[in-house]
Amino acid sequence: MLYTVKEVSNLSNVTIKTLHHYHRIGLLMPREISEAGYRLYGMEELERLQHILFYRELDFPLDTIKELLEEEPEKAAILTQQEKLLLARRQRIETILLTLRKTIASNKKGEQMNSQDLFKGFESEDAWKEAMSEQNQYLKQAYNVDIVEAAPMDVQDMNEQAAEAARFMNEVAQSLRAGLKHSDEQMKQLLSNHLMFMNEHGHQTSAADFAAQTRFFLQDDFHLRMLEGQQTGMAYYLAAAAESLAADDNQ
Amino acid sequence: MLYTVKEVSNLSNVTIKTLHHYHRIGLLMPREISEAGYRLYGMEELERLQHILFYRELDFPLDTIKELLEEEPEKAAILTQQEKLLLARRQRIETILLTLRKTIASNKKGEQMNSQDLFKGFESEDAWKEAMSEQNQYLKQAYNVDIVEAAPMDVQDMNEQAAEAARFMNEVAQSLRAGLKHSDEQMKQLLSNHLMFMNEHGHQTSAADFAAQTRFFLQDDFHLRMLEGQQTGMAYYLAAAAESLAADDNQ
DNA sequence: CTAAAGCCTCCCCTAAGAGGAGAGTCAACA
DNA sequence: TGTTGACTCTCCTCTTAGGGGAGGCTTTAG
Repeated sequence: MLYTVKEVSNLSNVTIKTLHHYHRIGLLMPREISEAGYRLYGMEELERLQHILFYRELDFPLDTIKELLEEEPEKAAILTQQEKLLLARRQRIETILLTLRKTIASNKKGEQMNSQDLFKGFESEDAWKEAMSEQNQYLKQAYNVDIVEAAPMDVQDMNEQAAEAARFMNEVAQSLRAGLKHSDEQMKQLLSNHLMFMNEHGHQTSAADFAAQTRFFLQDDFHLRMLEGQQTGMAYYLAAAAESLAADDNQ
Repeated sequence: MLYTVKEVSNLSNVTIKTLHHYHRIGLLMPREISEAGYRLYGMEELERLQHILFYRELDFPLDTIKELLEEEPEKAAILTQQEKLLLARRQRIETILLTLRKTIASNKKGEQMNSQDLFKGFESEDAWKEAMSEQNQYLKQAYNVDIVEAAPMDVQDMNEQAAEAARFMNEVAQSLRAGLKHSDEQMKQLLSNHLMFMNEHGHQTSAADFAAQTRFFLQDDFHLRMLEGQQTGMAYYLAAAAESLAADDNQ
């Protein structure tokens, strides 16, 4: 089944002009050109168009989109990357919304907001992305974990400690999603194992130390964002679990 | 206090070029021009800039923004309008995210999605906004509820206390998603308000009591499930926040 | 066989800045 | 006091992602 420009346009809410444009710049080539010179698109092209639109939604320039699609022919990889980016965008909106509400509130009270808070959430997104990746650098160094990759995980080329940390984080996230209580025996087991591992690898850490550390994560932007980026609420869940373990340990 | 272009730029993450541009088209005039021709901005201009940025975030063309700000000098009205629009935008992202996940899933299974579903969520936003507002008209009429506010909640048939609780929970969830720290001033404010409300309605509750109560939620299946059902991680976040408030209160 | 609807190319236009040249200004330090 | 480095100004051209529309084929439906 082949689609004409009008049909594609109706399906995708993209104008015909845009299709022309994408053709001209080589971003989306028609499957076939009819005798009369009509552009005809197939399913594959529709899929590619979808990918393009995901990126466009995130305000990527078209030539960047082209490169991205070219250098990563794996559909699955593109999609999970886009999911991450969309989540980041949602986060941005969330933050802006918060600023807006704060503005409404202080406006109502007739107060002045300070000039910094007025613009929270508007940092340019690339700066954000960079901050995100810098942060990852830092964490990779500090923790030896690359968190961006947390989801599918390239286990084999991580070293043992990094792999353990990543697996640990993953399991914590999973437990939270599964609704496991923070004080559940299984969680305690999980934390204990992690502690044991750390102790065996040159990081002397008691349950109390670990609890303190996780409490610190709640205050620290880098760590908080990293944990919450993997799973919303995870930082708090982890802190609660660690505290519960430390309390047990104590008596 | 007056700010130079550089200072405004740093505060707001807007380039100097953009400030020049906004000056030229009369969207944001400097409060004052120095002898040497330097642009100087005051607090009022910063606020106006904030409003502009909210609209810009929503991809409004600059001349439209100008008109909007001109014809509605009431700050409060502008802000609540913008809140609605941002909520709509969040919804759009949510929908696109859903489409994306669906694509990932069917991709994994090696299935083809139908060509319609491929593009759900990409309808042009104005059409979207219109649809949204029509729908709202309808709902407002039929149900006497303005649905754009707070997704779940039939406010009118809840009593006051239930409504307060629901709103409170909603805001907590929102803050968690926004990455607000559990010990942030805003969170404390939120909890304090909630406590005040409870105290005014016959539930004597101190900050410490509340902390204990939220800690109990973590152990109790019913409450845990209810909270986690609304937003993963929320129970733990709330407990951390309550504890932080109680600690504050104590000293 | 004719009209309406669809398609093509080609050309010019626009919005929201970015980049950079050339020149004046400000603060701080020697 | 002079100088240097960071800021600022205006003016000009350039870019991106299309939109509008003219002029001219093609396809479909009656």
